[in-house]
Amino acid sequence: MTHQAHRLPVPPGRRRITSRAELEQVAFDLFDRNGFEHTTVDDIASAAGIGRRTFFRYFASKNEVPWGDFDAELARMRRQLAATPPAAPLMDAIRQAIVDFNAMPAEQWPAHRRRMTFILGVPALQAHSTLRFAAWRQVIADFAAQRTGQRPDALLPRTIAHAMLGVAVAGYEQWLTSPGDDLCELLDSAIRALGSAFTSAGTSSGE
Amino acid sequence: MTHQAHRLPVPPGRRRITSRAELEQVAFDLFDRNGFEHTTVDDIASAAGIGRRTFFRYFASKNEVPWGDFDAELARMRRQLAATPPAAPLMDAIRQAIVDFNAMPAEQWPAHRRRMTFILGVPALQAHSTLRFAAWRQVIADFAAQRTGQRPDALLPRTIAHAMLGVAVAGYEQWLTSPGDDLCELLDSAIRALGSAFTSAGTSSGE
DNA sequence: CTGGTTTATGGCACTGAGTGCCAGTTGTAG
DNA sequence: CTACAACTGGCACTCAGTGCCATAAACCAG
Repeated sequence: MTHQAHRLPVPPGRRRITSRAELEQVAFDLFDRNGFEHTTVDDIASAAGIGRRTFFRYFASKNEVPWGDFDAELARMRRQLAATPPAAPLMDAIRQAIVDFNAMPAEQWPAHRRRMTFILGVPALQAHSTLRFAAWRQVIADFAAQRTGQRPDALLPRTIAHAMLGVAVAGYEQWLTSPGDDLCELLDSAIRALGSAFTSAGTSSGE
Repeated sequence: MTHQAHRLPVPPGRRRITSRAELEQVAFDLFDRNGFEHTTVDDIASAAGIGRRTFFRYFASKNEVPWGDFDAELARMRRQLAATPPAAPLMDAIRQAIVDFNAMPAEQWPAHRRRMTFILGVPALQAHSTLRFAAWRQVIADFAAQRTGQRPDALLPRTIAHAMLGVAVAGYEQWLTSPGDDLCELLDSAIRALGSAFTSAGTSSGE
């Protein structure tokens, strides 16, 4: 008669022994200490007290570790774009969504910085990021397609998505090397600067 | 008395048994037949009649095979940018350089298309391309830096480089899926369309 | 021709990521 | 207790990439 708290189906089968977040913590500690490349999956599994084989049931690859729940983040960005007033100019809407998407409480900055330092700094992860960023681009492309009445795989939506990803990465790279700067301001000014570069004459500064 | 043709230093030591270009041919045939991922380095080495170990003296990794002499190509793009009249607006100069850089005789199109289909289509190569494209971006960033009087790692040059790479890749993706289109026209209109997207109002088409 | 030097070759053994298979474990429901 | 479902992790395997090193093929000087 334990009155089974409603909305807790309690699935059958053995419980998971750990979580992605927990493994990420263990792994990040090792990455910080020994570097990403000199940390083997065996090291992570041992430190977490699980089998090597089990690690690959939590992460499809070692490269996936720093990505957290990226899919959920993308869903958030998609919602932000969907909530954009239809009257706003396309690029303004995208810029605002990107800036909002990367806003977060100040106490999360160090952890986020560490995560992105790995993703954009370690060559193996930098390479792998391309595959993850494809989903990011798809979010932008879908929005641009809907706004321009084209298919998401048409040239314009695809181009805007690729370009905006590039600008965002540029902003992040700048953020990672300048501890004082605000990420959102960097992203905002990077996008605006690109727009200015297209209209301003030759040697003018974009800032 | 063979009159040793001048300008042929004749280096000492054993001659190379093959060349990158020759290995590339052998490898591409296997890739076409079995797919990139199902072709092992052993397969390539055997087909080329060399040892597996020797393969890695010609290519640092299997992922490098489709890239040909990319460094030489980049040097060419750098020269094209350097030869740009200083009066030309920055983005016009970059656009023109990118278009010129990707121009080639029609008989080279099929081979180039095949090469790029691998690089941008196979996930492992797509990921690896990020590392190669960093050098491409550096060429653009250096030019943008010189034109705007900023350092190459400043926000604006970096942003322009990242964005232009994105646009170029978008143009290539479009080209690979539409056999009839002209690559240079796609690249040109992609860059122009991005510029228009920044200035035109909301839902306007960029075409 | 011979020995010394230089460079390329490729075999061997090793690390490390990722995978298929499968027996064993831990939970549920009846 | 039985049936079932899901997670665990060991074992063996493939494949990319690397260090080491003996050998082969070129050159040059004597």
